[in-house]
Amino acid sequence: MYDNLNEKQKEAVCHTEGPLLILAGAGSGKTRVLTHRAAYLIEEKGVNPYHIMAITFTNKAAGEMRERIDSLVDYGAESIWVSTFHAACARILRRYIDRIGFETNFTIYDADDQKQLMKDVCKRLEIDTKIHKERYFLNAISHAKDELIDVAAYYQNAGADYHQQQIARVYDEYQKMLQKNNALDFDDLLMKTVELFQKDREVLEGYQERLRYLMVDEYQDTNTAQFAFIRMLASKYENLCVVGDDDQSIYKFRGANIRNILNFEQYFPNAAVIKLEQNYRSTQNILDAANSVIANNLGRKEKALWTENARGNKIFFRQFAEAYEEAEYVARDIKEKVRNGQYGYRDCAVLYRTNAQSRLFEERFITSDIPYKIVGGVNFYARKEIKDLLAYLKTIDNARDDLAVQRIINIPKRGIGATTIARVQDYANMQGMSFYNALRNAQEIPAVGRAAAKIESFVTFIRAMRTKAELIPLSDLLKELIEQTGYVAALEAEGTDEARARIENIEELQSKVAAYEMDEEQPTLSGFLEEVALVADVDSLDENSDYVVLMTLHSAKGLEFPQVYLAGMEDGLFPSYLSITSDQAEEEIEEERRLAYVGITRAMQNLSITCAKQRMVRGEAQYNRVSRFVKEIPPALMSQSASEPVKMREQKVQAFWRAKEAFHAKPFAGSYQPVSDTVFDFGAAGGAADISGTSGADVEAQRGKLGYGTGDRVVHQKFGEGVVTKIAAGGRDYEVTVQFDTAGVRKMFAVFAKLKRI
DNA sequence: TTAAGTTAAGTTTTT
DNA sequence: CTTAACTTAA
Repeated sequence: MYDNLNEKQKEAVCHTEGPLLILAGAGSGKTRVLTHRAAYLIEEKGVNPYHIMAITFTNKAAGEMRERIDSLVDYGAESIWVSTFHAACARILRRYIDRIGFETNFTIYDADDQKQLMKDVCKRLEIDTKIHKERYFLNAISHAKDELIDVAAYYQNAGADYHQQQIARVYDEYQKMLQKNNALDFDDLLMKTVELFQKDREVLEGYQERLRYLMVDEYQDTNTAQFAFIRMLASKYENLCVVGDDDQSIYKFRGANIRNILNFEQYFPNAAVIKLEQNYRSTQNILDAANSVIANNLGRKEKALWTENARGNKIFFRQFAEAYEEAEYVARDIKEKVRNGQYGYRDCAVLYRTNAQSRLFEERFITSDIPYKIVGGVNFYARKEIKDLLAYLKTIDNARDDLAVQRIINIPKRGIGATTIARVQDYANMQGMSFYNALRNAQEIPAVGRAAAKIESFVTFIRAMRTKAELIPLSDLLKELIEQTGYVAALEAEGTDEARARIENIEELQSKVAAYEMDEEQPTLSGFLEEVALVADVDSLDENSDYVVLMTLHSAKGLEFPQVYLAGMEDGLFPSYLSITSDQAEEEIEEERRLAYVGITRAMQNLSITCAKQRMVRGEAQYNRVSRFVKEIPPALMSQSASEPVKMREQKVQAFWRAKEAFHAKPFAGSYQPVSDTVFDFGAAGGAADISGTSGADVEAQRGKLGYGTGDRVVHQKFGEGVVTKIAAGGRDYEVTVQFDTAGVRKMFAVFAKLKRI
């Protein structure tokens, strides 16, 4: 089993005791080393797999590692703890966070939630967000957390600097709000775990005792907090094996501390260092290109990547006149390679610097009938419909999450508007209670008045769902939720392409819930929400399906493809304009260069580098030169060809839209109501009556107030005569639906409609 | 109270 | 070019 490892790899596998730094160049088989090392520990050293932990960067990498260990080891692989930093911390905190002032059913806030909360914070502190946006403060806070700087330390560091003090105050308030909502943001997961370890020796020692053998993948991208986490865990047994490549460090902007790898031997003076320099992935040409690019960076750990692989094809390079021609070329090239059987779609990847670049390729791939998958961009779980449903689940799970409650209190429309919410919030602040608890006392809030009844039915609904959550499986709960709120029904009624896409997403969510229930021995609502909060888009990549993958260079790290297209290699795009013009341009360009290195080394057999003289950025034409990184590749390694003549653009654009329409216009199951001027009315569908319906007594009250009721014939001064089909209470007014003789079905508010019974 | 309509602002990269 | 934030009509 260990015979197909080279000498260095073997050495790394067998070095099991004490700190070990493996400097693993791109494609040098580091995953193979890690998996074999785990197998070796279990099979040869008799280590209980329960004592082994492997930390990876993405869930996908974690899954892959577990699978590969599983195929090497007879049994026990499933007891190894393979996880990402964030997932590991979340799991630890779920057990012990009550020791540092949170409840164990805390929710995890994503970027959207953070921004929402920060908006609140700024309002409270009367900070003008026109000067500094929410993101500005969030970035400052995030960086502080990466460096384990807490609020007190931030105040201290600020000294007399007014601006820093202001950030400290924002940080302070932000943390208080999080605590009040029993919520953590991504960075808190790390920081709170470290805090827990510091404050509670018992917990730390428990984990130290359990996790005697630690392995960390992609070590070059760890930040200070992550390093503190590992160091604390490892400090007892010191069996810490880290694998990394300083040349592939590309997350400085996220706090990655390159010193963690450069100074590893100083932190652990008895550390062994092993270099893996033989590359098994790429052709000689590709490797030479990568090496000559990265050679332009200073301050690297010295290493020379080599391969026994054949020289291979030259690297293709071409500059196009316009960005759409670049996309067209890539599409055509992929088609051709697939047609002559050279590659499948799954063998091809298009890599670019920014997510915005994906659009042109997407358009082109649709017209060319190329199956593709875009990784990144808007996260599945960040979509409105998904967030809405998740907010319901969160509300059911953790009523202290004010953000979640406020998100869905008026979805579907319950006539609880901004004004009412603000009044309840005021009351909650005054009483020092959570928003949801204030809702439960709605009758006692004088300012709320009539809306109290609606709030009450909302609370009753949540309470009922909460009871059900204990009794029925998660998938049934979600189904119930969708039916009771009429969420999908309302989308069906909309009948637009967009609504159909949303329904598909909801179905996708339902299958994710089902999959979670299948995988997990003890599925819980909290568990599902946590899993959902911590998935990255790359995690969903599936090697078994045949599609071209499009993604940013950052997402591509750790992956490999036979055919790689590096697109948009232009100065100003890659390296980015921001890095070129930065105060620390040299440093930032070095990071971009490492990114280029990552990109080049993803390619196994063929690499195509493309760029365009002109492209549209934010609706404006931008003219870029060929990227400096391309010029760092020796010309002898490249083949160039002249640009193709410019073709008629108009035709192509039109063809794209036709194709896109055809692509999305699938038949749609469900009732389609051609209702014009539709008010988004969930009440019309499903069992929503118990939350927004009208009782029999109300009907009489309506008839009295309005002078007409359902079934009556009425006249409208513009629409003429018609029959009232429905009257729904909404806000302080009634929403009346009328089937007009000539003007079709209309919905309108009674005060404006001025209908008269005839 | 809602939704359509208008205007302003903004883009690296992500667990 | 898209998305969020505001205005206004019903």
